[in-house]
Amino acid sequence: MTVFFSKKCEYALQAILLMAASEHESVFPDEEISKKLNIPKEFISKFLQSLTESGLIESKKGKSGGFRLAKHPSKIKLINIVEAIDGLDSFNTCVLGFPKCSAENPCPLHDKWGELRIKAYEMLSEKNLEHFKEITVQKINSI
Amino acid sequence: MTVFFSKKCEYALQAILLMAASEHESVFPDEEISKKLNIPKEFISKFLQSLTESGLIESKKGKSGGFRLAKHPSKIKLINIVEAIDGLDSFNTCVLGFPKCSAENPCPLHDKWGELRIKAYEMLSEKNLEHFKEITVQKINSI
DNA sequence: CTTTAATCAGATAAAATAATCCGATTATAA
DNA sequence: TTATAATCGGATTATTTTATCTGATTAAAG
Repeated sequence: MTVFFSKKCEYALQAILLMAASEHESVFPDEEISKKLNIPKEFISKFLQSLTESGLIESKKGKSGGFRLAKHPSKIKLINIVEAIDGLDSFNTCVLGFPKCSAENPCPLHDKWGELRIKAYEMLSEKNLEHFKEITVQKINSI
Repeated sequence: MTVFFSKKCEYALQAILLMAASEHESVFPDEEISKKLNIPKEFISKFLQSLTESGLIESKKGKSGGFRLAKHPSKIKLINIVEAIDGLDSFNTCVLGFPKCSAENPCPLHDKWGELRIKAYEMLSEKNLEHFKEITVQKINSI
C-alpha cells in the first residue's frame, strides 16, 4: 500500500482546490465535480458531507443546488481538509508501528521521521487555498 | 487513514530489525518473532515469505528451523524491505492523487512533496541494519 | 524409524475502505 | 402548483487488506 492520504481525502483535497480556484461563491453540483476530476459521482456526497459537517463547505439543496466553500479561500488550508477526513493521528504515530514510540524509547527512525512529519505538516498548513488558485486551474485543465 | 507503510511492511521492518539486532546467523521461528513484537503469529509467515523470495532472509524448515537473515546486516537497508513488501510506487505518485503529475503539469504540492519524498527515501536507504542494532535492542526491550 | 517442531501453501474469515444504489427531502423555476 | 434537479442519508455491494485456520512437507533429534 504505502498510502499517505486515503482516497476519500485525496478526492476531498482535489474537490476543495477546484472550488477555491473558481469564482467565489460558485455552487458545484456532484455531477460537475465528478466530471472535472474523474471522481465516482456517487462517492462525492460521502466525503463532501464530512466537509460540510466540519463547516468548510456548505450544501444547498434543491434545484441549482450543490456545494460551495463556506469561507473565503484565504481562510482555508489543506490541513483543515486532512483533519476533517483522515484526522491527524498519523502525525503522532510511529512510522514503523512500534508501540509507545517516544524520545525516551525511540524507534530507529524516530528522529528522522519526526523531522519529515513536521515538514509534511508545514506543507499542508503554511499556505491557504488562495495561493493555489492559479496552479490548480492549470492542473485541472491538463487532466 | 493516512498510512505511510502497510501493516505487512511495518511488521516486516520490525522483524528484520529484530533479526539484525541479534547474534548473526540466529534462527527465529514464527513463535519467537510473534512474542517479541506482538505480531499475530499466523500472519508472520505471510510477509516473511515475501522477504524470502526477495532473497533478504532464508527459511529453514523442520525442527529447530525458522527464519534468518540471508546477508550480513551491513548489506541490508530498510528500503530493501519496503521495496519487497509495498513496492516503490508511492515514491512516484502524486500525493493528491492527480493523474500525470509532473514538472510540466504539477499539482499544488508537487515540489514540496518531491522534496519530502526524497528525504523519506534517504531515511530508508542511507543507513544499513548494522547501524540500528543498539537502538533496536533498546526499543524491543521497552515493549 | 519415529516423534516432534518447524515452515510452506492454499483456503477461508474478518475488517476496513471504496464505490454504488435508491428513496426521501428540498428548493428553484416554469 | 407542479415538474425538475439537486443534496441527504441509509443500505448495500465490491474490493482490498489483515488475520486465521488447516493440512502437507520438511528435517532434526531421540
